[in-house]
Amino acid sequence: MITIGIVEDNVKIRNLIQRYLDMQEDMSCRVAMDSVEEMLEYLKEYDPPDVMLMDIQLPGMSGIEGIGIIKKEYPDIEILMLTIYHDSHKIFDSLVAGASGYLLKHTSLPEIKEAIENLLEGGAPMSPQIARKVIQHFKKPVAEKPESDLTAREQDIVNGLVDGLSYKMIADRFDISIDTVRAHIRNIYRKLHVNSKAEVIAKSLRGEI
Amino acid sequence: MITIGIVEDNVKIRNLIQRYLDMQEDMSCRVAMDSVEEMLEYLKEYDPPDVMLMDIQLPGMSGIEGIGIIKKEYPDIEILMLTIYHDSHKIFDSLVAGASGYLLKHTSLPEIKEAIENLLEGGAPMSPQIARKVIQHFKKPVAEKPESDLTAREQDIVNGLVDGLSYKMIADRFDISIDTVRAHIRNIYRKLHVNSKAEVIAKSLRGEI
DNA sequence: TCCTGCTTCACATGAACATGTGATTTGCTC
DNA sequence: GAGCAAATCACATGTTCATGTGAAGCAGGA
Repeated sequence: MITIGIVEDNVKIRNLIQRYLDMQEDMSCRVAMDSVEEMLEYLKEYDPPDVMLMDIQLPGMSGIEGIGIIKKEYPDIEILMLTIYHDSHKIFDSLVAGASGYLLKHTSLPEIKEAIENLLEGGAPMSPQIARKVIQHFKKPVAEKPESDLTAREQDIVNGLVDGLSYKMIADRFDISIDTVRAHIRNIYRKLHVNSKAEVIAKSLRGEI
Repeated sequence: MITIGIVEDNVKIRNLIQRYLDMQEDMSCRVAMDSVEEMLEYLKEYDPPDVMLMDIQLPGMSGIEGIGIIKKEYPDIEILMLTIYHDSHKIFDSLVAGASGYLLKHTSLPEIKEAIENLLEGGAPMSPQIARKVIQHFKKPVAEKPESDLTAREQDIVNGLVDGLSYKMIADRFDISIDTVRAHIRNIYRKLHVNSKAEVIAKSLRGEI
């Protein structure tokens, strides 16, 4: 038997989902609150459910804040977001906070049921638009290719600087003279249009090299 | 009519999938190659398909290398990985290279069909285990909270360093003496256990402050 | 109240860095 | 083979940085 909790402030939606899920043979949905605060009160008294359906826009604490608190206290609860928000920021924040799935509210009741089962089988149910946005987060780095024309040797030197090495240490690492290091650095500064070690390190770590 | 291409070196699997998909009313799967190289040859001559099913382990170029080349030449092709590999590295590399979905090979034929439709509707079909691993990538950053106890002023100084400012410029920015800047930096070094400006910048940009 | 930590400033020394000029060797291109 | 970029090294000068020592005002906690 899968036990389910709901945090959702829209009474209609909440009741609809609760009734539907509780009606299922292998599911029990006894607790449905309209705020994270109330749910936390409930959890102090009773056994935690297996799965928690969570809205984002809620009275008091937001659902995203709620995820962190609930996961910290009850790490075994699988949290499934159920919300109208599909902007990357909220999706990302939810997943970072510890949500294991993210559905949009237009999801049908049987699909929600399926998502809950999927969740407990180790999956991460997401509405297709959400999945696409999650994947786009991975793609971003690809587009950014400033491609500064540093030579391999110059890149070596930059790596040395990023590692916090002094010119002398870099010279030793690559077995060249400190003056050569200086020469390379001069060329690096010219190519990157900077004029201090600090800027080179910053540029490099920001992925601009 | 959805046109589909397949790159898969296992003849049995390739034929099975090709036949099944080509049998569908709204799908056409005419091209199935066993290497990326052959598929690239094909694409030079004929119209690109809407969707490309792609294996990873292939003769010659790997499927992951193939994604990048195909997406660069034919950005409109939606690439759906179909492979036995479920390690985070391969999943991540595939998505970064431009794949829009990732299925494991035990996926049933009807599920593959559904995934292709989902893909063209803007979704990002993933096997549940894959979705979970993708989401775990987002969760990682949560655990890392070093929380060094830098004071607000010290953080200001660090930000100045990250911006590539000299001590004098930092002093001017905050309207304090350069000696005060030095004093703060001394304390910052002590707290962060480093001993050069470069290391502070690196730590800061790595999110370790 | 005393102590601690934060912020502020000062002086001093040696090391590291930025910049300029100049030079040699190697390898690639036209 | 002349020209050019890259990589190597050298010398010189002035600036910036790391580090130590010392000190004063101020706020908050023991």
